Amino acid sequence: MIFVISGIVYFWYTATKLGMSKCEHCIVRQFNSLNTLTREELVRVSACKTGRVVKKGDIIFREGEALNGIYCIREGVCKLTKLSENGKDQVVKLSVKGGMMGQRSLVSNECSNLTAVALNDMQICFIPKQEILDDLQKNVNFSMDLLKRMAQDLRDADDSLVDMAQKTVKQRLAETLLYVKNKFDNDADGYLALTLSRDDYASIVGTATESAIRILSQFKKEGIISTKGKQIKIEDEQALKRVE
Amino acid sequence: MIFVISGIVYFWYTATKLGMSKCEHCIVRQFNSLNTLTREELVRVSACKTGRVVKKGDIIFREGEALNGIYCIREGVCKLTKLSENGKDQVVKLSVKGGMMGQRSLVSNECSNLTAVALNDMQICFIPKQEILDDLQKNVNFSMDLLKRMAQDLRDADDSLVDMAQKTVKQRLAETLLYVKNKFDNDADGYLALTLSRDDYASIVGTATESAIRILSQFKKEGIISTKGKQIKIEDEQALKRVE
DNA sequence: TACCTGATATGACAAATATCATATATTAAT
DNA sequence: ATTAATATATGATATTTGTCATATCAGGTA
Repeated sequence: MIFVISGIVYFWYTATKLGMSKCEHCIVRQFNSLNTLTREELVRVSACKTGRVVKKGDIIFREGEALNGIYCIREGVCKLTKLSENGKDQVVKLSVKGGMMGQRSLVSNECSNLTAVALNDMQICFIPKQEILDDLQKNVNFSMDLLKRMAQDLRDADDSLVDMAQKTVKQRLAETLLYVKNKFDNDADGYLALTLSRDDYASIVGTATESAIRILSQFKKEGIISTKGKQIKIEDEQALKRVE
Repeated sequence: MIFVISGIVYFWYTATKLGMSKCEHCIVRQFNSLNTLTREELVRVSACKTGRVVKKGDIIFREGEALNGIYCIREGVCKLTKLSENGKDQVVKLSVKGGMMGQRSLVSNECSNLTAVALNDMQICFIPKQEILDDLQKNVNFSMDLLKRMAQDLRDADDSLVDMAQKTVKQRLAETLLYVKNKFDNDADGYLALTLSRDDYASIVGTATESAIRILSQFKKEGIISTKGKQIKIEDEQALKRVE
């Protein structure tokens, strides 16, 4: 008898982990376009979506792959990268809890131009394209919200481009540290709550791993940051903002 | 009597130049989202739009300025730039005949994040926001088309970012020359049909003017291009593609 | 524990790029 | 046509960044 109960509990636990709980009750949707769906639309979407647990380092989808739907991030963080001709990956964006991925493939019907890799353990939901495309056509709120978010993404992309073109590696790295601080905050010990490898930092900034390490070392010497293994603590935020 | 006719002819000429000819009869709309409007919508839009002649070097709108509508380019080319903190302008995009500007401000209701400067003499039309916003809500084809184009712009932005982060100035300049060749073709003498200043090239590539000039000189020495004043002729396209 | 592997760290050097100075060519204005 | 203003060109040099080599460290595993 005890086993049966255990079995049920385990099933419920797995189901929850796999994102099979209902969209209507999921709080993360308030951060994305799904929030514009009506209750009926949401129930229908919920019925056809699938959940998935992704471990740190796992690839969610690859550049060039056909995405037959969109992903909604329930928990965790991932990086969206693009392979350059020189063989190095460039991080284009970080996607976090509440974020969606694959909207572009949804509207343009093309393969993904980016690869998504989990930076920590994640829970994501997948909504098949045919289910959501219909809503896009019929629910003006939904399409308008998507338009707004894409417009914002384009602004962000412009900003990134200008930074990449006009700022030094040191400035970009300082900005990245501030970005991580603002977006993910500190943990209980004051270290950045999102821990990235030096290699990830280099790939975000668009530089060689050694260069990123060197500059972090310099920041450390100057007392701007301190480190404990991979972890980084910002000691002097103002100094980071002043980096030239 | 002859003067009256002359007056009429002049009026017609001016009206045409100022873009007061009707959208329904304008061929450039087939290159942009306006093509998805119904005949009635188009007639209404046509009635409220205003035309404008812009001279080379003129500013169409500035970063931070409120755009109370969208622009449709009837003729000519302009650059969309963003001012970096270091005081240099970075070209984010070139917009050409048939292109539209200000869609982002349309959907997000924010000020422009870019400045538009004419690279040659232009004719542009301006459609007030309130007129077109309504169509965006009601015509699914229109909003879907806009979504598709924004998705494509985002892809392009990703590509630009990776190039900026991972390629050398020489590679980016070579790519820019190829881009201009493909997008604007050559003139009768074989020179690039779009003539840009060395400063513009530098601002597209994201480098110092001197560096752009130096690399163009090097290309010239190597026989990859030839020049006549500002004008550039690509002599060896394959070599440009091979630049490392 | 000892070992192995991958990440972090640093030095030495080479290559790429920016900056400053100055010269020359081109264009615009008078 | 002459001059002034601007754009193009090039040298000299400093700074930034990448590459390769090597050392050290941390976490996982037998």
